Amino acid sequence: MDCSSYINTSLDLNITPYTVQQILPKKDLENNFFSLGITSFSLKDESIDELEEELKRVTAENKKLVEMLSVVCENYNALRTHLMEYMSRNPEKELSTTSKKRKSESSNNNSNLIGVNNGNSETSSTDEESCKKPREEEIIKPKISRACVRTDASDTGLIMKDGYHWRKYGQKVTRDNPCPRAYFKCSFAPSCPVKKKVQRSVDDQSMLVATYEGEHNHPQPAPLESTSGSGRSASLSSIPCSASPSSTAPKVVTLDLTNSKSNKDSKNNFEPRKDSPKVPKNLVEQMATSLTTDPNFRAALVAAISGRLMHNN
DNA sequence: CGTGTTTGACCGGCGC
DNA sequence: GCGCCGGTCAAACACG
Repeated sequence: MDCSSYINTSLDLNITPYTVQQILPKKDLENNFFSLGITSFSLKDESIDELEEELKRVTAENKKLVEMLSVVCENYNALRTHLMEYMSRNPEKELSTTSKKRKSESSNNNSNLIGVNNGNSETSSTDEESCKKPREEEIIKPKISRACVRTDASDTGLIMKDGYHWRKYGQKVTRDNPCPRAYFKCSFAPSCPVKKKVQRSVDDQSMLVATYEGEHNHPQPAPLESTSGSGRSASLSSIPCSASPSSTAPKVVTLDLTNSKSNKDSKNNFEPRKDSPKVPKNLVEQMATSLTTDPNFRAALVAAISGRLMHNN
């Protein structure tokens, strides 16, 4: 995540009646209200006050989130600087560790590590092809992506909800990590070739690292309560996240799930959209989508605009 | 009974 | 060629 190219995600909600009316004729404005899902609204003074208060609250929350994001960026940059220094000091050590990696692992490192998911794309190959024809796989590499999810430290499960339905087909303790690695296939297999590996981070046991291979060739199923029935799972579908727009560093999405209250509150209001490899533009789109599908945000926005219009009249 | 998980066995790639 | 290791299979098991 290169924060030098970090965009300002704050929302300018300080809409003046002039700008609104200049940009949009009144009829268009009303149509936009309808498109926001508001069919009618009363403009009573008390509700306006209430909604203005709500707007203030949302603005403050937005500001808070922006501050948190900037702190995360700063921490990331500091960490990255340290890593660069360390790597420049110990180049042979780095080489020796990577050379020990198996071929597939090293190819993973070279491949595009994109956001949480790949969504639907044209480069997917069938399961049979990817399994039985390794030479073709060399030509058409399955898209690899990685996602990190912070879970409760007491949570020992390896279930990571990401909107898709997975079937666990194996678990293994690997050499470099005492925590077992779980192997999942998309439940639409074999028609959908996507696989997922989930393992806890060596450094941070509360961090779940999921590696996705391939791309879903089907739309995302309806949100499920749990993929395993255990009830202890981490969800990727509707959580605030930070993404790394850097072109050099692996693009890994890190999510903090330890504070789950807000997730729960907004769970039904978000479309799970994590299939955006282009960051930050798509991140912004994702955030915008999340906001525009949030009824609370819509109400606050409509209230703010209507309130200003009333003041103007 | 259908579906999903667990877990030991097996397979194949890679390094020595 | 051998051993190590990650990935996968499949029978047994659990659960609703």
